Amino acid sequence: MTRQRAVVLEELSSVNNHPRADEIYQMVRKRLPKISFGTVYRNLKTLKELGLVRELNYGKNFSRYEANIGNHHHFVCVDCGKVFDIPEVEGMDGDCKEIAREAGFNPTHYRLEFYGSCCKDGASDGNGHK
Amino acid sequence: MTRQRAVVLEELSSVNNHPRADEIYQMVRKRLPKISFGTVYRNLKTLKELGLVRELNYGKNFSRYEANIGNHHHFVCVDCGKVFDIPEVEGMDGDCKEIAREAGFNPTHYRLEFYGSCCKDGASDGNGHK
DNA sequence: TTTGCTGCAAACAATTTGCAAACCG
DNA sequence: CGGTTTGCAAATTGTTTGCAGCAAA
Repeated sequence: MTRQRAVVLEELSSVNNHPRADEIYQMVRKRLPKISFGTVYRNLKTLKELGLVRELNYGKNFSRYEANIGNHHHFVCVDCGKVFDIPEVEGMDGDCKEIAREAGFNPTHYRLEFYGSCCKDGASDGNGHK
Repeated sequence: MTRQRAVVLEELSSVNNHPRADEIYQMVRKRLPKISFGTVYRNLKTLKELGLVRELNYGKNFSRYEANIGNHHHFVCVDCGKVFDIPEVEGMDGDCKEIAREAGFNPTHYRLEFYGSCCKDGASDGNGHK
């Protein structure tokens, strides 16, 4: 765990959104001005393999990252692209995996993602998730 | 609906896997040898907007495509990258969306994806999903 | 004729990689 | 020292785009 790697993890852990690699790079650069893009990418990959960071992908040509703190789902705004956490419901894990098992698969994990708008009136509940 | 667009859709509809753009390009080229990559991408995008094709993305730096035939889930093999369909369970749609609504979101749709291995012994059910 | 679509090639954006120097144990 | 990681820049990959010619309404 080098200084660079630690700072990448610290910065990613300190935010509650789901930044892209270049946003992480900008955050980390405030503390380590000489860090390079390659190092950020390499460390995100390493941290991912260590299970400390999760990579998210939603059809765009870039990934988002989050520091992995337990199971939860995501709501993706199809208008602004923002990603929000949704707490995992008790028993969901087993229920979902059962669906896969019935189809003959034995999953190690699953992802549940919701799509909709958090921006437009009528498309959202207006709870102000902006 | 041009000839090229029709062939892209036909070829994609004719397979039960989830090919990448370059694989679709190869398939289409057997029937339209002069078609270009750009045209394939443009038509995939158009067909997607028409709701006839769905784009899938699983953390890799490329997309997979499927001809959209009703709701279903996916099982992604973390070893070989293959994607398999899993039929949607009755009532799952409402149950899942309810989770999001309780968190204050109003989703239009959702995605349920499973991850595991279809290749390795012990990690799979051995049903031969290769 | 007007509008949209094609093939081609160049452009792009996100990510990965090769390498020599720096670092760590 | 020996192996790992870094910064840098160049390379790679998947995808998009500009443009002139074509096709179809």
